[in-house]
Amino acid sequence: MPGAHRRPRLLPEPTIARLPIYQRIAEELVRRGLDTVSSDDLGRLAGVSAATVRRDLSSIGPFGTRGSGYDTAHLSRRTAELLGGDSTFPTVIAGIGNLAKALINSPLFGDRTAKIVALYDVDVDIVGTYVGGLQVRRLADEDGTSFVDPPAIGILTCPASAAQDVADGFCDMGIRALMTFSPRVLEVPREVTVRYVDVSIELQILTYHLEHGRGPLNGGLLHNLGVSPVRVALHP
Amino acid sequence: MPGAHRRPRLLPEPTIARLPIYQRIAEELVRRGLDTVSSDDLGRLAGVSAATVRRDLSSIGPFGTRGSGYDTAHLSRRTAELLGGDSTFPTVIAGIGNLAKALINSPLFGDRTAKIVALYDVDVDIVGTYVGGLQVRRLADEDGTSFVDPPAIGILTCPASAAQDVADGFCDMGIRALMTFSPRVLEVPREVTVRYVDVSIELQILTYHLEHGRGPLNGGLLHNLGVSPVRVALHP
DNA sequence: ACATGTGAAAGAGTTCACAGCC
DNA sequence: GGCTGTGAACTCTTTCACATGT
Repeated sequence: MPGAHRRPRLLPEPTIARLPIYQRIAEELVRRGLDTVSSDDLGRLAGVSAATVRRDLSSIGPFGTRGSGYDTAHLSRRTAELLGGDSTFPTVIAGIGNLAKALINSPLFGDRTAKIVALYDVDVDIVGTYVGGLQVRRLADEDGTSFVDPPAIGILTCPASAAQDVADGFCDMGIRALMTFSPRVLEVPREVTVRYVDVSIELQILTYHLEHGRGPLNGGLLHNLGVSPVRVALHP
Repeated sequence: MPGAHRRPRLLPEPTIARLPIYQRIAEELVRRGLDTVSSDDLGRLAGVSAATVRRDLSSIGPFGTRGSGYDTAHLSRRTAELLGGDSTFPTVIAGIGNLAKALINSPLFGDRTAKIVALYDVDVDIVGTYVGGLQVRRLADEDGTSFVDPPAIGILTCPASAAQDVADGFCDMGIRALMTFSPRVLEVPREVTVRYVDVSIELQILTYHLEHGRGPLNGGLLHNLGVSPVRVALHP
C-alpha cells in the first residue's frame, strides 16, 4: 500500500545544526526555573526567526502547547537525546599542539558524550609524554588492541600536510566521524561524516566583508544561516 | 526575521565562503606549475560540483578560456584580492589561553592580512605577561591611544560568560568584524559581522550523525553546503 | 573537440499567514 | 487573547543543458 510505510524522516541539515543551540538555551532556561518558552523568545535567544523555531521544533515531534509555548524541560531532553547525549563516543586526537591541548582541557570532552581515549603525534619530543592523563602515541603504531570500545570520533589538529594521511588512518580504524582543523579538503569514504573547522576560511570571510564595506548579515552561527541576533532580554 | 534588513550583496554568501578554497587550490596549482585548471578538476579538488565552480567563477568576473579552462595565476590573484589580501587588518584577541596561543603561533596571523596588535585578558596572572611579543592588557583599561591604526577584527577566545561584555567592548572600539569561539549567540550592532567557530556545536552535529546511523553527506566544509568530496587525482 | 558562461529548471530552506487549540 | 503547527508562497542556491567561443 503506497504511503503506508512511514520512514523516519531525516532532519534538514540546517535544523540539525540549530539543535545544539536550542539545547543550550533550553538547558539554561530550565536552570533558571522557566517552565515554558515561546517560539518568539526562543528565536530571539537563538538568533533565528520564530517561524524557523516553530518549523524546527514541530519536526522533532511536536511538544509545544498552543497558547503557552514549549516545555523547556521536554525540549532540553528531546534535543539532548537527538544529539546523542545518552551515548558515549570514544574520541581520538591527532596532532598534540596548543590547539589539541586547548580542546583536551576544555569542558567539551568529559566522560559524557565524547570521551577522549587516545592521543597521537609523530614528533619524537611529544610521543611518550602525558597530556591530560593520556600518553601520546604514534598513530602508525596503533593496532587497536588497547581500546575497550572502538573509537567513533577522530579529531585532526595536525598540520595540513599530514591531514589526509591521518584521516586515512582514522578511517581504517573504523572511525565514522571526523572533525578537522586543518585547512584541507579531506577525501573519505562516503559513510564517514566530516566537519571542517577552518579558522583561515572564517578569517578570510571576515576580511572579505571588511574589504567590501560591511555585511548587514551577521550570519555565521550555524554556518551562514542568515542569522542576525538582536539584543534581547528574556523578559522585556 | 526581525532586524535582518538585507541589502543586495555583491556575491552570494555561499560563494564568498568558497572563495578561500579556490584561493588555496589556485595558489597550490600555480606552485606546481600548472597554468590552467578545468571547472571539473577544480570542483573535485574543492569538493563542489563543476557547475558550482563555473557559476562562482563567472560571477567574480569571467577569466576562463573556453576549451582550456581557468588561468590559475589569474584565479589566485583575483580571489586573494577579493578576500582582502592586499589590505592589512589590525586584529585583537581577548582571552589568552591555550586556544589564543595556538592562534597567535599559527601562520594565520602574520603582517599580511590580519596582524595581531593587542591581547587582552582579566586574569591577574596573565595580564602583564608577554605572548608572541605583545604584552597582555586589560580590555577595560584600553583607551585606544596606543593604536597606530584602529583595530578592525576582534577575536574572542574567552569563556562564554565573558563573551557578550568583550563583544560590547570590541564594538565600542569600532571593530567591525568578530570571530568568536565562545558557545554563545552574540548581540552586536547591525554593521558588525560575526563569525562563530563553535566546536561544541560541531561535535554535537557529529554525534547526531553517529547516533542516527550514516551520513552520506560529508557536508561541513564551507558550512554545510552539501559537499561530498571524493578521492581525486589531479591528472587521472 | 572541448570547456566556459548562462538562461531555465529544480531543489532546499525560510517566511508568511492563518487555522486550530489551549 | 495567545501561541503552536503547517500548507503555501517565496527566496536563495544549485544543477541541468546547451549555446557560445577557442
